[in-house]
Amino acid sequence: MAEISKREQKKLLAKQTIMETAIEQFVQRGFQATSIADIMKAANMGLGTFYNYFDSKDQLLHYLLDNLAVQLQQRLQHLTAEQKSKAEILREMVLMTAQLVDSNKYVLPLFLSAGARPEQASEEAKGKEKDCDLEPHEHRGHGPAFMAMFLQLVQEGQASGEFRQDVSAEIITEMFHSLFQAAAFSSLPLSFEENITMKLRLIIDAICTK
Amino acid sequence: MAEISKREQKKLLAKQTIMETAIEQFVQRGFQATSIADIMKAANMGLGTFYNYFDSKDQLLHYLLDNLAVQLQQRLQHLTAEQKSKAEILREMVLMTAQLVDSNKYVLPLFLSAGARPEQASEEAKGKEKDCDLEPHEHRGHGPAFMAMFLQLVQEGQASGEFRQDVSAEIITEMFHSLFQAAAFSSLPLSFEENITMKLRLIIDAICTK
Amino acid sequence: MAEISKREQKKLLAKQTIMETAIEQFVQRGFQATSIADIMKAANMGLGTFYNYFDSKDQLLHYLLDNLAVQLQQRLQHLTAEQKSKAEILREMVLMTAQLVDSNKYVLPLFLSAGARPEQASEEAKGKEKDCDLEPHEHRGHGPAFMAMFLQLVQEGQASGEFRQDVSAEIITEMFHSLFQAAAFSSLPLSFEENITMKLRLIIDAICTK
Amino acid sequence: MAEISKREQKKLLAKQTIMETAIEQFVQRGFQATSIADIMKAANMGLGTFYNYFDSKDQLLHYLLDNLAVQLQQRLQHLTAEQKSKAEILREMVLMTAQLVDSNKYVLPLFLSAGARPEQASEEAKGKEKDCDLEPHEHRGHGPAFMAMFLQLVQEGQASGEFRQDVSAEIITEMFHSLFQAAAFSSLPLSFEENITMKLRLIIDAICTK
DNA sequence: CATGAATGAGTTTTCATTCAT
DNA sequence: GATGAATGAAAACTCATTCAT
Repeated sequence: MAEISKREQKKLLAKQTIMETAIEQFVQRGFQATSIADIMKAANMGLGTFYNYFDSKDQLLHYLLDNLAVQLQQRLQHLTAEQKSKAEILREMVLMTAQLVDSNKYVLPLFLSAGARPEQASEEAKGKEKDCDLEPHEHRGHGPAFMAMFLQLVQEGQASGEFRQDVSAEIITEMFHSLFQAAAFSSLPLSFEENITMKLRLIIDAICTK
Repeated sequence: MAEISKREQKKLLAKQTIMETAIEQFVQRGFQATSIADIMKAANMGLGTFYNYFDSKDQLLHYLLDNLAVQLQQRLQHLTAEQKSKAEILREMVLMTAQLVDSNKYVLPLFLSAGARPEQASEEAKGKEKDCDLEPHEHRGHGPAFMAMFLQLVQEGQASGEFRQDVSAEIITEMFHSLFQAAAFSSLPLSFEENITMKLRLIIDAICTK
Repeated sequence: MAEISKREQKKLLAKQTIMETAIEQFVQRGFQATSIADIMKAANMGLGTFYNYFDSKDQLLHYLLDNLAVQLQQRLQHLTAEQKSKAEILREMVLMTAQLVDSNKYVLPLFLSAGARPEQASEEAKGKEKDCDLEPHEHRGHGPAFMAMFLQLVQEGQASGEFRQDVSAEIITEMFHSLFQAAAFSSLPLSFEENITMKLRLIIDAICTK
Repeated sequence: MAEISKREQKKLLAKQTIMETAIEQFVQRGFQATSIADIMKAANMGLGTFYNYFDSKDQLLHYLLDNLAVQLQQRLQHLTAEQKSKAEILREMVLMTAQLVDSNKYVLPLFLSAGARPEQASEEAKGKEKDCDLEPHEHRGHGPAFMAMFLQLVQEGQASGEFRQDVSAEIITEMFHSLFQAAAFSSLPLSFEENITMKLRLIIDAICTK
């Protein structure tokens, strides 16, 4: 059993190494510009080894995205257990999400496109489907997964009268959504935390009934 | 002179055709997925002709971006000529910008990354420079160009007391910036205009001193 | 016009060069073992140039096969114009076909499989379709094209009483078909012509009513 | 001893399983398209296990061929023991061989090439040796092994005056050889047995001195 | 012996860019 | 200036084989 465990351990380590190295490379070079060879070279592993763990670069990306979503959801569970106002929970969730997105900038294209308008999808179907935004697999739906958590919080806040109700919960949720982009791409000399915190203040000011 | 003028005209027409066809193709297939052959075939022109007008695919992209910025700036001139509150001008500018971004979604990657944190740029220089975010030419600074207009408006609004001053103009400006992403990627069944309008209301509510 | 013609000429030459070099390489190394790089290196041309003329290695193969079929059919036309017995025409057709197959041994796999039993096809559909025998394209039907010519000759011979009628024309035709394989793979120290000639004598003896 | 015997038994079983599974896969997907992983997965065995029993994929193929030859030879022994005419024995041998070839279509490339002209072999030596026709090991000579049996029968028939002598035994033997290909690839709606039987009749008619 | 993760050479294919016409 | 054939670097992916466990 120890032997099996050791092998399994090594396998897990390898997969972990690939994932981490991939993230590093994606952040450094961007997703498109990172080749699998780049990743595996940086990881000091054989090229073919990649395919022992992932089917393709895209599958890896979505695997990473799924991981992020799971991390967020777990943190959400912790937060909701505590006794806090919705505004407070939202604030913390947004900060955490922004942190994750910030340290995984490479997910943004997918993250953003996940909710892309459908009419575009059909047009794209005519062309070649090489771009990471338009694969036929189940790429869609990561963004929504992220957003669902925020949407629920906003709706609960509206129901309890904590948030204004003359703007739909979806719109407010999308406001938060759009913050993540700012988290990743601000060019201001502020620390990322400060940056988000200030924008958050604006939005929360705007939606809290007082 | 008439002859030369005709020639010039033809040249301009060719360049214009390439640009428009390129935009169509970028919108349909995405930037990466669109090859120069795709563009020139769609434009019914010879492949090599492309290089009589543009140095590279990347240069074309940035040229298109510059065009957008110019269009915006022209419209801004019109607006500022009229007698309106800063909030009103901002509202219209944002709507226009969002429209442009919406109908040129392919620029988003560049648009967003234009303001990317500087430390990233240096790291990227080490890697290969295939990605649209990291060209070697002098393309940096489109986002800033866009943003400068908004920043000035916000600053003027703050100076006149129309906008709150406890949040930096840069932060507020970035809030607008982040709206454009939402403009392009919302999945709500609202029209694009309604969508932006509602978010705009939230932000303007939040920054207007009343 | 001269200019265009020169270009066209060069294009044709290039295509011809690729085809001939490919045949050489297929004969030398076998179809599967010949990579496109092999071909283009042997042809002293750039690798990418191949794809200016053919979509894939398979398409090339079928293009070559089609060429063979056309050559044969042309020769058949000549023969049937002359006044000869069916047996005589068959003899010459077989000899010519065998020569073609002999000097293009690489076509045999396709040539043979073209008439493969259908039930196998369905089974293969389950697996991966990498083999040249089992592509989804229109690969099937080359053999039949070849065979149709012989079948008709045999049927005409049977109708005129020149050939025995107690064996179906299809069976007799397949007998000829199977000769081509022998043409390509005999290990006897006979010249290829003698070899075929003798076998032909056997079969024709067997089918001629005398 | 019982224990060792059990081990030996298990080893044999494993080898047998691999061979049978390999045949199944070769028949289904073709030789080239079948990877060792395919075989061992289908056999529910570890990938590495393959190499405990065979040196390489090629060696396996030739091993399988050898097995076929041995099976044939054994059946020949039975037949020659009985009192039958050479024509009768040949008929049965051909039928059996054709059956084997039919249910092991994957051997055809090797089977056919086994008798390939020698000058080709030397040329091939220059190229890469990936194809199943040109292995570097000592695999040559399967076809001859098969053919030797038939050749002997034909020679005996000629010696006894049962078969015509104005055509060399080798040529006649190759005629039979070529039947096997037809056995495997006929596209007629006849049963395989009928098909072979009819062709056999033609050939035997042609070679029997009345 | 059994196992299967690791490996990397090899293959197909794409595409921005060049350059001769 | 227009053209498009030629090019080759690079990318994704495969798979026979090895070797540590």
